Amino acid sequence: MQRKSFAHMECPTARSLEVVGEWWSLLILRDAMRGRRRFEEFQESLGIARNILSRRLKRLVAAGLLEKRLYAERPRRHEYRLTDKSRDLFAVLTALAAWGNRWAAPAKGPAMVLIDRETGKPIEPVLVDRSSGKPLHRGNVGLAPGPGAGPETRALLASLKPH
Amino acid sequence: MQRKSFAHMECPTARSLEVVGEWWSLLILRDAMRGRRRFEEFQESLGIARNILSRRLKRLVAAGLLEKRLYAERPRRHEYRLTDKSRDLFAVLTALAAWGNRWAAPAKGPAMVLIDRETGKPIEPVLVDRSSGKPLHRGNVGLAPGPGAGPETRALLASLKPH
DNA sequence: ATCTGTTAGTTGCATAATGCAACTTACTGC
DNA sequence: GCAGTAAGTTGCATTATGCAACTAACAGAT
Repeated sequence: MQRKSFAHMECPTARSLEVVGEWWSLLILRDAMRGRRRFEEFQESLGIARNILSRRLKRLVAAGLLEKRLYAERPRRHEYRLTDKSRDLFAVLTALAAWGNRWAAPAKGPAMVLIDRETGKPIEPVLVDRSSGKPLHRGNVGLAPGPGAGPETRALLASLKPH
Repeated sequence: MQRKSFAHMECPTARSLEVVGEWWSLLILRDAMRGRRRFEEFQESLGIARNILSRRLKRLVAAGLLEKRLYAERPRRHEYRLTDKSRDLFAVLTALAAWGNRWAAPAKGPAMVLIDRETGKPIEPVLVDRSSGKPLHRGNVGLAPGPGAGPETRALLASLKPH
């Protein structure tokens, strides 16, 4: 049987994971964020099997997360570049890295730390609301039905009790 | 062959994905964030196969992301609760949901929108540095070797040119 | 005491998904 | 003509995932 798809779900988290939730996909995008572009670069850097890399790149291109472009005519050479859509995943990847450093670092401590490029000082990413600047946490963020909410989603959201 | 593990990698993103990057894992945690606790609740809500749910819950418990506890002696009933470690994934899940609404929403628009619980108004999550409040983006965030950096990581970080 | 229902799984079997290594194609440079 | 590089593809083996049916342990009704 095929792996179950999340595409039909209305939840935005599920819909995101449908595209970037496969094994390797986010790591490929992380590599792309670090400036990697070519097939062989990704392959060496990740140690991913070539056929899987090939498949993932195709999916990511199809999903609009990478753009495949020819950068040399003879010999034909391709590269994969970030799009606005994938660049916008920066917050997700950074939050994930920060979490990893807090909770999944090796015994000796984190191998890489996030720093401010200008000051060189370590940074601590926090999620806030853009307009109010309020830090977001489980207690103050809620979910409401949006324009595309079906009856099922409405029922779900209505049933969610505050924790 | 076994699926390749990310556990030996030093990159914090890879180490995070090792724990939460499997198919379904983040959705289970999202459900837990919404207050779900019991096996049957997760199963119904997600439509996940029961054997897979069983395996995922075990892994998440082993990784310290869920705590299994007995909440009724006769009949014996268990529940799975968030831990500090998994509660701290809130920023990741919220950033992912926000991204999904921006880039992967259904044609009619997002089915669920994030709101401020107190004001009821929609929120727009942004990642900032805690102390400076500066918004973080690809241009101003860098990586530096941390205390646990091996020679390979040092070499990698040294080779990263600014984009 | 038996029947029905609930909760939390486990087991068996079929079909994807992943990994590895070797092969291919299209070039360049020596 | 031969080695080398970039970007894949193919074949085959092993996992992972999905589905449905089954189990265990109990509760409440008949």
